[in-house]
Amino acid sequence: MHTIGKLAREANVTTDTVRYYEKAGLLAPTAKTGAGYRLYDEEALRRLRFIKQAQHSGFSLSEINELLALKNSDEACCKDVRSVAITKKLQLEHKIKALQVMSQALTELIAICNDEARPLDACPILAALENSMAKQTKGKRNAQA
Amino acid sequence: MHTIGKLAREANVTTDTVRYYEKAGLLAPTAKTGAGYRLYDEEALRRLRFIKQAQHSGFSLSEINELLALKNSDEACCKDVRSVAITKKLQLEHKIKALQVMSQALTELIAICNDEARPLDACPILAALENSMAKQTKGKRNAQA
DNA sequence: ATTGACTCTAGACCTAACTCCAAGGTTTAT
DNA sequence: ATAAACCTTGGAGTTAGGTCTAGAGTCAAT
Repeated sequence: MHTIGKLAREANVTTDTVRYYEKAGLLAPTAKTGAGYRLYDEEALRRLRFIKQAQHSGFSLSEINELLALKNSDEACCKDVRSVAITKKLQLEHKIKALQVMSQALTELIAICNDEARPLDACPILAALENSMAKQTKGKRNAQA
Repeated sequence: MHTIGKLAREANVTTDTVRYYEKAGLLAPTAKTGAGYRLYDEEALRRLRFIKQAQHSGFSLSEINELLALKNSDEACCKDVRSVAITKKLQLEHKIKALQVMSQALTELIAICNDEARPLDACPILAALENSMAKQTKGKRNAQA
């Protein structure tokens, strides 16, 4: 069993963050000592790392909560888990595509612009930037948030 | 020339957001009327759309500012623009990879879990979730923020 | 038995990116 | 010429995700 400090160190976060996650309902201590010290097992550490990982991939804490909640639910069945997974995957795909368009645009620009001495007004990157990006926005004109 | 309201409508944001971007140095009005009304041209609209697009792809406003700033700088030359572009591309690639790992994990899980009636404790998704994700974290144990 | 490292709670504070509000001035339509 | 729909500034409030502080209790080592 780890104390909060050890857990935090192993997951490379602060103890404040761990307590914050607890408040947010993401990570409860496995046990408490008589003095009220939080204690965590390996499962908690894995959970904490999962949270950080998911967060790093663009999930918000409440989305992460959704995923983790399923795990703790006794009523949920495979079907529920599966449909959340599908929803999340679609969101991911969408985001990935947006990033890829952006990345591809940059790739092209970097390739074009090789003349180190060329002055700014002759830089093809800037001219191309908006055009390249604009492609993606096409057909979304009336999309509502 | 558009007034702020028209500009905002066309880009699907609020007028408050446009003014906020102005404060943040991202989007200055093209002109002002005698009464102090902001006026924007098509270029401003494209810029605003670009901001939203980039933001949607995970760039923060200050990162977007960096990109846009180059455009307005007279000292910058192609070389500078190019190196910012390369930096941004690397950041993008990194983020894309993280999302792809996540997405791939979900794909596998969705495929595995087809039994609608299976109870939760037999759901292979939950068992696999952390393992799949854990792959990505390997070798990063001591990475500092 | 006391020092130093650790933990507790409660609550204030922080940044990013808005969002809302008040109190007024302007433009347009009838 | 007056009401509706717009615009202005300034500043307060909001949400997410922490981060920091104060004041006090606990634990390990000397």
